[in-house]
Amino acid sequence: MELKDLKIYNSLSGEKVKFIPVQEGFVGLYVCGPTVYSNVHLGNCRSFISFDLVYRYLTYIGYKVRYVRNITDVGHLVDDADDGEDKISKKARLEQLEPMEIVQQYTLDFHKVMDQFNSIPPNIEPTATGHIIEQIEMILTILDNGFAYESNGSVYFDVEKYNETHPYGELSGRKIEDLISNTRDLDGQDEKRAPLDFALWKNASDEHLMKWPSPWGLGFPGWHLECSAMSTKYLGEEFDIHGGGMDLKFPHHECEIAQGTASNGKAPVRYWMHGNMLTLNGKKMSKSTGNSILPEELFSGVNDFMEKPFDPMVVRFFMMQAHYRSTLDFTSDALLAAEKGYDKLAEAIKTSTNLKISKESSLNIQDLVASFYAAMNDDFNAPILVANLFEAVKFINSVKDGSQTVSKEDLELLQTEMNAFVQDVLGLRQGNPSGDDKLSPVMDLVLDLRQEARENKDWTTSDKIRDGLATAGIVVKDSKEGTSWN
RNA sequence: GGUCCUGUGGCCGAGCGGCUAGGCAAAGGUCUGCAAAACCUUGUACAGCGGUUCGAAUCCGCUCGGGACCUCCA
Repeated sequence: MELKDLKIYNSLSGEKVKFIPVQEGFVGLYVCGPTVYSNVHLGNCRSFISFDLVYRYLTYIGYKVRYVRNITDVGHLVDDADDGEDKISKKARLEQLEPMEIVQQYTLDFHKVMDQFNSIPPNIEPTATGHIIEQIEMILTILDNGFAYESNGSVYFDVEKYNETHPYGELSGRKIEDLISNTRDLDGQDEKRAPLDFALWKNASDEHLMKWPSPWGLGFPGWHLECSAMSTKYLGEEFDIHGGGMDLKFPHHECEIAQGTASNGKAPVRYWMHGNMLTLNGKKMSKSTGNSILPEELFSGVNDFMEKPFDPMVVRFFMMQAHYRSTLDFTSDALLAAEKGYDKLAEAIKTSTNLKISKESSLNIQDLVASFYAAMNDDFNAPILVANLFEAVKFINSVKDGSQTVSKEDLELLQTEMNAFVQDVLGLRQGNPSGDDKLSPVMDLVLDLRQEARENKDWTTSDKIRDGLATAGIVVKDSKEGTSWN
């Protein structure tokens, strides 16, 4: 498949455009990672899973991808009224823990959840605290270039100065005049020359736990700087794709563009990609209103929203049925529907390994397979891919029923590509239900006994076995070729 | 208040000027000891009201919902 066919919606231009990497055959991908001061919630996960899909597809079509996703462990300000105490140190004091203990705890939780979702770890997962020196160096460069100023041990980015030569607000479609007129009066703004200016380095108060020495005294890096410093370090001054949630567009990503441009002289990112939000029962997820659910709660079924527990792969499949730029609503009914669809897909993949071969195919398999690529090449349109995969499901089942035929070569092609798109691209880990080596022989025996009963028309016994297995969660299906179970 | 996105059949969700995805649910049928599964058939949806057009779910305006950002946030 031709790599050049891929189109990506670039948030910067607001258009779907052909993807052309800086260096042919290679892709630099940076995604804003989590702030590890609490458990990742489902909305965070959707965003990371969206970019996992991007990473997987780019890799699948042959790009060598360097995927960088940071861990924000410095913490951000809780609000402007609490004199610079950051989120992580606040929680630490509450729980009587070292800040880095909090970081460790929630980083582990994050990794565990992403693993449950079968999300591939990034190639580099840098931490903000591990790149204080790089951040300080970047601040020095921005100061040298005249786009920042020091004030009482803090350093601020001079937005208006920057705007004289570069369009601040180009990503989020904002005009600097509007921003100025909309800025609220906040505490602690007196150090800044203008309310729009943002911190590159903040002077730390005595109570502040996480702080580092710098040319401006003890302090900590500003909210937006880590991504600029780390993406530059690992992907270069100009790289291909930067991803994140919609809510990061302004000010976070806008500031990244400004910082990168102010220090390197050119815009840091070619393609900006933004994933959309998640809603729960039609309303936005919010911890404060209680309209929120943790991945573990979804998997365990211990929550107030869902009728039953859902497998992480079902949740992932559900997410894949919506485009990453659309909002997605989580409801019990929707998950239930996704679960059935997912089972049907998985079942058909198993069926495909045991089909009767014919001389010719009654369907153009190459076209079908091409439709998988076409869907993904169109700005990673996973829902279309899923729809096309279900066309294949229908075909496979029809071949099984004898109403369609498939040739050896076509079946091999279809199997290879379906497996690749389901497992490698969509990241849907196919479990092996019959892979339990101890259970398989037992099931063979039990089904053998049931078959004997059926042959003797002893329906009482055969149904007893079937119902009993159903209670244990094993579904028995009879067909002409024999009895299967899962 | 400002900036922007969005509203699709019972449910979830693609499409985004003509050729009317897909999944789930529903109804009828085939198969089957019964069931399950599978297959076949059926259902003409695009918030409301105007407008542009030969033609609109798709473009424009207004109204009414939902959401994002403007402050840490995926």
